[in-house]
Formats: sequence, structure tokens, C-alpha cells
Amino acid sequence: MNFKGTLPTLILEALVREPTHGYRIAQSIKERSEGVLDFKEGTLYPALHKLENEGLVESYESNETGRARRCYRITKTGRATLARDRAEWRQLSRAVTVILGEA
Amino acid sequence: MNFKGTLPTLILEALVREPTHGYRIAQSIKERSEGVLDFKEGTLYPALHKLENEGLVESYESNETGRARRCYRITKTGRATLARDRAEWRQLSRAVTVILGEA
DNA sequence: ATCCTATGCATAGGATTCCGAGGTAACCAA
DNA sequence: TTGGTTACCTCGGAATCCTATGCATAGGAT
Repeated sequence: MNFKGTLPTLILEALVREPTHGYRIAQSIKERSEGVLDFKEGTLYPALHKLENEGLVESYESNETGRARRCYRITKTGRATLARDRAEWRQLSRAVTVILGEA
Repeated sequence: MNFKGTLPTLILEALVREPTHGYRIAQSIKERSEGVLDFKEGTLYPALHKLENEGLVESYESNETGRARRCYRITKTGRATLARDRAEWRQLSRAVTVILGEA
């Protein structure tokens, strides 16, 4: 089960904590939501590429473990976007929660 | 600004409060969210028809104001679905809120 | 009387988001 | 050497939403 529209924000949040690679980002989201959120690879990679195109994240080669992986870090623009996304999430989720009760 | 995926649930919630017609449902959602949520007619009507196809709402003709309007009421199945949707919303919104901070 | 706005319903076209299914390849343990 | 996990990627297709457009009526303003 997932929340449409929140993936880019969740990716940016993961990269603020630690620059890392796509597969690990997906794991991280799943772990930190205790399995509730579970974005698939077919969703994650396109979203990641899009964020890179938009300049919100940057990628680089990493060979720390001997094996080449494409890692990502958040950019300054990405941090600003994340801040706006957080605020928007708060506003929208509050609005829905109020309507659905149990505020 | 809107929240993808929440519209059917918000429609069902509106119809639990009061059976009414499409246009009024859209107004209701906008008013109760203080303008934050604002689903357009091109979104609302197809969603409403889909709910009817699925048997979650029923429609009937209303001429109370002298003018014919198509009104909707929630069905028993619709109420059950709404209960599940509420629970799902709570779970998902909590998951995202925890990750994004400010729980 | 006429026009404008709000009401009220509806559809078409396009964008975005997501998933399932599939492919490729490296690494490690049994 | 076989299978499981890690790691990356792409291609449909489905679902959701918006914009734009069309039609029609009611009520108030000019």
C-alpha cells in the first residue's frame, strides 16, 4: 500500500539523512514505515531519475564495497524543495484528517 | 492542491453526513478543508460514477428545489468501505508523518 | 429585457504516478 | 554450481487528476 505523490518527498528526506543508492532508499522507506510504505523498484528508479533531471539530487559513482553503485546526494535546491514539501504535507494531511475525524 | 487517492473516501464521508448531489459534495470538501482541498468537477463526477458502479453509493432524482438534480446516498457496502478507508488513511498518514518528522 | 454569475452535470485529452513483469549482472553461501 | 540477495533499468498498462470545453437553468444586477 502506498501514498501517491509522497515518493519524491520521501526520497529527499532519505538523502538528507545520508547520501546513498536507489535500492537502499527503497529499503529505508520500508523499514522506517515498518512495512506500511513499500515503493517498488519500477516506481523508485524513474522517480529518482526525475529528481536528478530537476536538479534536486546529484548522482555519483561509488566503489566503496568493491562493486560499482550509483549513489545520490541531495542538492541545495533539493533541500529547499523538501522544506516546501514538508509544509505541504502537513497542511494536506491535517485537512484530510480533520474531515475524516480523529484529528 | 490535492491528495491523490483520497477523493473516493472524502466523497463517502460527505454522504454519510448527508445524502446530496455532486456539486455540493465538491463544495463541502473545499469548505471543510478551508480551501486546502479543491477537487475539480472533471475529477469529481467520474469518481462519483465509479463509486456508483461499484455499488458504494446509490443515486436518485431530486426535485426539492424545483430543479432536477442527481443526488447520492451511501450504501451499506459504502459504509464498510469507508471504515476500511479511514483505517488505511490513519496507517498511511502516520507512516509518512513519522518519517517526515513532526509526528 | 438582458447579461452575468453561480449552479449543475458531463466528457475528452493529456499529464503524472504507480505497479507488475521482465531483463541484466554481481556477489555470496550452501 | 545453484540459488538468494543485492543492484540497476525499462516497458506497458492502470488509475487518478487537471484543464478545457460543452450544455443548461436559476437568480441577481444593470
